[in-house]
Amino acid sequence: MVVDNLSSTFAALSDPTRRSIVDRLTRGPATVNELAAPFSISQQAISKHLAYLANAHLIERQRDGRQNFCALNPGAIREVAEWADGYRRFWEKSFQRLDVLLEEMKTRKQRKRTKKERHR
Amino acid sequence: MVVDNLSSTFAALSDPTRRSIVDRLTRGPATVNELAAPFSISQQAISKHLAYLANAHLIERQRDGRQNFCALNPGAIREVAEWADGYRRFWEKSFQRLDVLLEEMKTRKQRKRTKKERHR
DNA sequence: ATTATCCACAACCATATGGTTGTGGATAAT
DNA sequence: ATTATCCACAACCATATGGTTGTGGATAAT
Repeated sequence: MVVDNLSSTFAALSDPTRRSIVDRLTRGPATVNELAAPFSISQQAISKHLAYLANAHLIERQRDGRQNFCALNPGAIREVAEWADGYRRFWEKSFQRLDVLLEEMKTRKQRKRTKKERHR
Repeated sequence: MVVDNLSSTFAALSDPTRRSIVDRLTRGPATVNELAAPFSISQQAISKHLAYLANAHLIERQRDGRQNFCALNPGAIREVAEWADGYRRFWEKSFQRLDVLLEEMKTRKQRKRTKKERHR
């Protein structure tokens, strides 16, 4: 089990079934059975997925009798958004940046070639 | 190996070593050795991490002689940002939404209790 | 020509993941 | 009181992950 906060969040989101569940929960809370209904896998498998989501704090659970309600915790997704947004400047205004970088690589190579003082 | 695009991206980002490498690459491209230097794990382990990152299109590689340069592909992170941003309205303007949802759950339970026509 | 360096491939290991079936405790319905 | 339903726990399995050591092909340095 991953302990790091962001790591467990990303891990939880790396499965399409779990992302689908997250998406379903944007339409309001649901019981385990309701969440399992659209899928062809077993209820137990869904319970496992929910455990991962809860572990990453992507959902909150509230038991009531036999039923176990799940609700989205958007705060966890917000953290993902904020992490990704930290890289915004790298995709903005330079869609061709990759080419630029490759050029930079070649420049570096040439620098290395002309540099004869390899005295480290 | 995961095939789904977003799934492999999230999986690649679920490891702190790989996120650290991604972060390093914001300061420009680097060789495998340079990327491996800050870590205490083996060069081979880093090569594996780089393979996952490349597989998820988070980095691009450019071989030159013995060296293998890696450069960040911000487009992949942008996709993550866009995915997360789709949930923006769920965390904006209602930090107490979770409480609201739990209330909603209880309401639903009561509705169920008063509903006597269980004729499905 | 010889030696050193960069890097990935292979084989291996322990643990995690994503699924299964079997089961049973609580609770709700009859 | 009996039966049905909701859900999770356990044990199991195949595969993926994150690491290791051993190695060797290319290339660069001497």
